[in-house]
Amino acid sequence: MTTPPVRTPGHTQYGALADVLRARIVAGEWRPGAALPAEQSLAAKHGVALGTLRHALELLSGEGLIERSHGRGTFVKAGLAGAPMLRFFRFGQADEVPGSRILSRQLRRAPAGPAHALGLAAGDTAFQLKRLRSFGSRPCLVEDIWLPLPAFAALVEGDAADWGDLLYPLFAERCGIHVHRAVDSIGFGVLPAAAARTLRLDAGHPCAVVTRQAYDLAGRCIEYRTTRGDAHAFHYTVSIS
Amino acid sequence: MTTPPVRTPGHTQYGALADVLRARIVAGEWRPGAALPAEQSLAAKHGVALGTLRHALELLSGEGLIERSHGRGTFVKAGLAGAPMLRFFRFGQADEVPGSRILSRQLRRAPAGPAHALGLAAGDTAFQLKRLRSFGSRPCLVEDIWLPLPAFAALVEGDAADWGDLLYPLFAERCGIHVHRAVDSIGFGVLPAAAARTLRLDAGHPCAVVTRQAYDLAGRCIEYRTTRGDAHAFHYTVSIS
DNA sequence: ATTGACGAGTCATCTAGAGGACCATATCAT
DNA sequence: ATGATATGGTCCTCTAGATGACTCGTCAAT
Repeated sequence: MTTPPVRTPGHTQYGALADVLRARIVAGEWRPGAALPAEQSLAAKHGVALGTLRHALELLSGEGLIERSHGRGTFVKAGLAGAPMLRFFRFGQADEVPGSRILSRQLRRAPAGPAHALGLAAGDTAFQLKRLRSFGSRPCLVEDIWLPLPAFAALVEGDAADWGDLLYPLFAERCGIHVHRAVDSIGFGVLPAAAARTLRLDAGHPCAVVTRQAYDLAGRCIEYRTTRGDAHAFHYTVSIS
Repeated sequence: MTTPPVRTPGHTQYGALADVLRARIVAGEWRPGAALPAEQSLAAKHGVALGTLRHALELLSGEGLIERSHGRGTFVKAGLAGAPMLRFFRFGQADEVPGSRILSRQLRRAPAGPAHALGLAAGDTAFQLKRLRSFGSRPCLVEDIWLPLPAFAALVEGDAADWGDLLYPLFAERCGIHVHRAVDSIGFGVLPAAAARTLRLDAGHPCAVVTRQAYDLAGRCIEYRTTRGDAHAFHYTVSIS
């Protein structure tokens, strides 16, 4: 596996090495959470100095693909775990995870938005979830979630009562799908009648609309989600420099 | 200036070196936009190897304090220039800078919000600007801006007609104040009557409220700004991983 | 059962140096 | 004037190695 040292203007050795390693990670050669071989070993295998290999790993670490831990090793980053949707809303409760209830679950033709995002052809069938998130008895957010098939087939049947309050760990366990990155698009609108009833607000009440597209390690979009909540509970902070 | 190599657990040489350089930058030893001495020179002056110095500079670069440019040098980062407020609103025009008109300018006792942010005592006088931003003849955003004195005294008198459409370059030129970082806090509300008239909307119309606190290199808050615009024009995208 | 010392494996820091790539400017020939 | 070529200064890449710091499991002593 020893590569001779190549020097081409504009292309660096550590960049090329990072490309190789990234491809192996994305291909699943090391599972999310698993450890990569030691620096020394990798450097020797690729015939580069330690510093060059470290430079490549720092690149991947900056991309959020791996995590390095002093004294322990280098690990492929595990998927997103938490409930990052609460980054956008303040319902009084600080760090709690809201309860989750599945309102409906069905296979349907995906409308244009989700179909396009998920890379489906027009008219293809996808898996739709409607979900309510509440703090105690107080309903807070309604979610409209579209998932592609057959990747999520394991969730179509069976009891949804034991799914727990977080979806992403469920995706990892049941479907082997790890959410690595998500893009949230924020806007304001008004509540449709059905959502308003669920949230115990008036139809036409102003709401914040968060449209999320989630991606796996390979960059495939594996979730299209629209979340709505009372606009007055919306709050978000951005730092720019 | 040669420092002997110190090795203390938990404290690294490049970290300490970065602290020293950061302090010199914040103290204004090199002006924003100015070049730092060459790597070789800095490394020699501090008695460390080139790699150690580079590590320190990369730290500062990651903090956004300096910018490195291959073949040219290392520069103290110039302040924020553009109109980052349009990151939050879509009024049709893509990359244009909206026109700016100063609606009012006065010295007043700062209310609690701005006073606290700017580090003023209760009842202290500050400089208040009201400003309208428009695309052509279409008013889009109203801004309520609070600036501390005496730093911004140069803007209190004189004609405001030649200020141009961007405030931050003005701050740099007239007051020598460079905006290095800003934190925007986004919320939802309804338009007060005065703002509604200015924007030619109804009082009570839903609006997005962006509260900005801007900071200089030393971390002092030097602006407290509240911007309001039609909620339907609000749009923002966040990427998480 | 708890504690502490040890050691193996890992990533992190630091050194010293050679050479390449990139940028701006000055110089020179056309 | 214009364009090509040198030149000096800068950051960037890469090497090879030594040493330190951190984590965790093992094993002996309490």
